[in-house]
Amino acid sequence: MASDHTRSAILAAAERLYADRGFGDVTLRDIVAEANVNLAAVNYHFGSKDELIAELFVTRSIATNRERLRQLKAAEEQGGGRAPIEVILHALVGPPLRGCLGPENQRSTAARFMIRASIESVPPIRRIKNREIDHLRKFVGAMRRSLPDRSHVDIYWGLNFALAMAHHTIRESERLTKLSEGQCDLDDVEDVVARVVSVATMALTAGKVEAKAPSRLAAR
Amino acid sequence: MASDHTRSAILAAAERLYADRGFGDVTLRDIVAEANVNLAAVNYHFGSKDELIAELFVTRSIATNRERLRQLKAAEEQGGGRAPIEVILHALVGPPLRGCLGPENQRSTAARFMIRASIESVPPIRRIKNREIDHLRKFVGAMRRSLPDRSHVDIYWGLNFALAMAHHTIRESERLTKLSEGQCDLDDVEDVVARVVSVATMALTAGKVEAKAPSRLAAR
DNA sequence: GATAGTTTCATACAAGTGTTTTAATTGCAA
DNA sequence: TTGCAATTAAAACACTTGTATGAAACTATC
Repeated sequence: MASDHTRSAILAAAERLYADRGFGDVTLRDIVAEANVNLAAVNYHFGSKDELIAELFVTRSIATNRERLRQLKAAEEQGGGRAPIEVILHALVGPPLRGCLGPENQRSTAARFMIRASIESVPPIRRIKNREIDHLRKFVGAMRRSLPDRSHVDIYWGLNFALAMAHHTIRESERLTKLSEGQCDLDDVEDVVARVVSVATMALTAGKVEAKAPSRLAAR
Repeated sequence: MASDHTRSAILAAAERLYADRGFGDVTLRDIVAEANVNLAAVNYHFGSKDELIAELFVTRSIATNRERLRQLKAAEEQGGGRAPIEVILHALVGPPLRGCLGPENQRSTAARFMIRASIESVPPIRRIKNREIDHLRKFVGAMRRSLPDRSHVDIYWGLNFALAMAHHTIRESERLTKLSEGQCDLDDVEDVVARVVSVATMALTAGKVEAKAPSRLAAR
């Protein structure tokens, strides 16, 4: 039992520092200074620096995934076991986008931390992301039920592209803002979500991709 | 003048090691051992470790961008100053995809290096990527000429999504293969390119996105 | 073949890292 | 209070890192 106070002080300080300065240049000494605890406390409570980072990331990513599944389940129940593809995609990309974007000055520490995590990709986090496949399979299942005529391969590609657009937009939001000179409003999260869902839906429902027929545009 | 041999031996060794083991756990000592040169040679020839990494990345990324622009220019000239959007997108995403994907066992060191660079994102490389905006503006220009009726914002989003799909597919190719249990053939690069171009084209040409009309799917 | 400029080498440096150790302290139960 | 476990604390440990130094070896020019 005991205080537990030290433990959460470390978590909070670490999240804040990582969010602000990235994983690259935040040391354990920075963290314990910010948290006003002793250096050894990190290893005592978490075992190692990597496990501390992992715990931070897991906590946030579990929250996102839980919300995703909640929305997915609700949608499928409402549709009698089969949800519209837009709604499925919405459940897939909405939570992470909502968790990371939005007006910069009102972004939570957690949000900024997750943005960092998606930009920098440090080993303990990569390891966790690799275990996310089971979670994605649930969406594959729902998408198959929603689009029974679509080939499995097309489904996988559609899922891949949906995640691509969401994650890339999070990770490169700054660049898109700069490129568009502020014309793309990344603070309007629901608009971003709608755009991603709309394109991903098209990708999944448009007339069959010209299969493997070697595109006449091919290279050269 | 002089030999120049040491310099290129370092470049080659570094590229190989970074490609194989990532930036995280390759030290200068690993590199000089692999290259059979003295430790001090790196600082002598490149100034610092970061500048070595930067030179590696710049070399490869200039090659990609040059090829992109070559294709873009050719397409616009052929079309009298206005190229079809598919061809523009093809010039945008084709070179990086071709440079990174393809049968794993015949991937060049350069290709594997670029994959690493897109996965790990180390400071010197991030700095270079941030200067890529001018390059992208050339594509924005071509896209505007190709789709004069499309709003600038839609163009930016289309470009963003095209890059998103290409880069994410490179970066997460392993995961997609695993998720699809090998059914998505990432070795067939031209098929991948065609898929990305096809979806990006739809994103840019489909009936106007329901603007900012708050989607009825909006979360809650 | 001496000389000036370049390149290589062995080695030292200085700083920073996560982790361990060992002892002191605290908090709680008997 | 006493005893015992959980927690905190200070310090040192053990390494690794990139970089700097200064002498040696080489190379080409005159």
